[in-house]
Amino acid sequence: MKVYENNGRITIENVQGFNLKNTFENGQCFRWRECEDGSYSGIAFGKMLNIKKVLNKIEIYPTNLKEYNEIWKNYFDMETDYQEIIDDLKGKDKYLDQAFEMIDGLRILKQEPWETTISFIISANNNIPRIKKIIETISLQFGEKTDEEHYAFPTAVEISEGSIQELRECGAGFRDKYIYNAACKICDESINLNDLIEMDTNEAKKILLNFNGIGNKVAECVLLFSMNKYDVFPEDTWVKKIVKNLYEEESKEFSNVRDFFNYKFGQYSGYAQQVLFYWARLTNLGVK
DNA sequence: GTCCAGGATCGGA
DNA sequence: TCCGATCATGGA
Repeated sequence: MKVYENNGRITIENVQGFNLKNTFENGQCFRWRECEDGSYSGIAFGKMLNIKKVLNKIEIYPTNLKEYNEIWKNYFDMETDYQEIIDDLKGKDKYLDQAFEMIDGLRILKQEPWETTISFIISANNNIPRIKKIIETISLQFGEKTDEEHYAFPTAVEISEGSIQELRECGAGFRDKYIYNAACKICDESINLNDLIEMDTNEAKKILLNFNGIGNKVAECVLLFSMNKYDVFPEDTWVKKIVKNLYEEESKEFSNVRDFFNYKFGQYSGYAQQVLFYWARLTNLGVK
């Protein structure tokens, strides 16, 4: 992998295992959009970024080498060898193997804990297009402008300076108070969610569960998508469908779904979950 | 009109 | 501990 800077643009050569569509549209993130040329634009860390793939070369702009090393290398998880993860998981399950045939190059982004927390609070009993719309509106309403047309996701302070009513007007619905309370809790108790990255899974999870509007599933999504915890297995409506339809017999002897999948997939069960989730949605449980 | 969406919370059994 | 109702909103 060779990285170089040219005219406000970073080029990374010999990138293996990075499929833009499978990475940005698998339901882990909500602020990336496909452009007409097949590249993706999104906003993270208060910056608008475009990422394009040509053969096995990745180009991102506007950025520079310093910023790449400080932010994007980690955000796109460029140091992780995904082939190693896939090799570990392959052969363990026929449905996952089937999913891998369709879904290559899916990377788990290392997103910002605060934005991820609010995003998945919003995800409760909601659908992905509307989650995206609500997050965009909240950013427009409360966030700082990053360029002519883009807005950063607001900080906890920025949201706490607003009101529940304003969040309701962003389309958040009954989750308005959860978002507002989370922002206030962060400010009042001087909590830095980035600290949870260094904790072990259960310790970090306990803290997340103290927020109103965060239950088991939302907590596990936050742990997986922003805190580098890969031993969790978020159990949403699709995962429940998967278990009910594909693993009913096999999972019977386990007391809960988590134990079953941890036993089945081991240390990378979080990655397996995300591939299965995306595959199940795309194929309607492998039917088509 | 009903049903569902990357669920969580609450009250009551 | 477990179960059902309820929570806004929009699209199918």
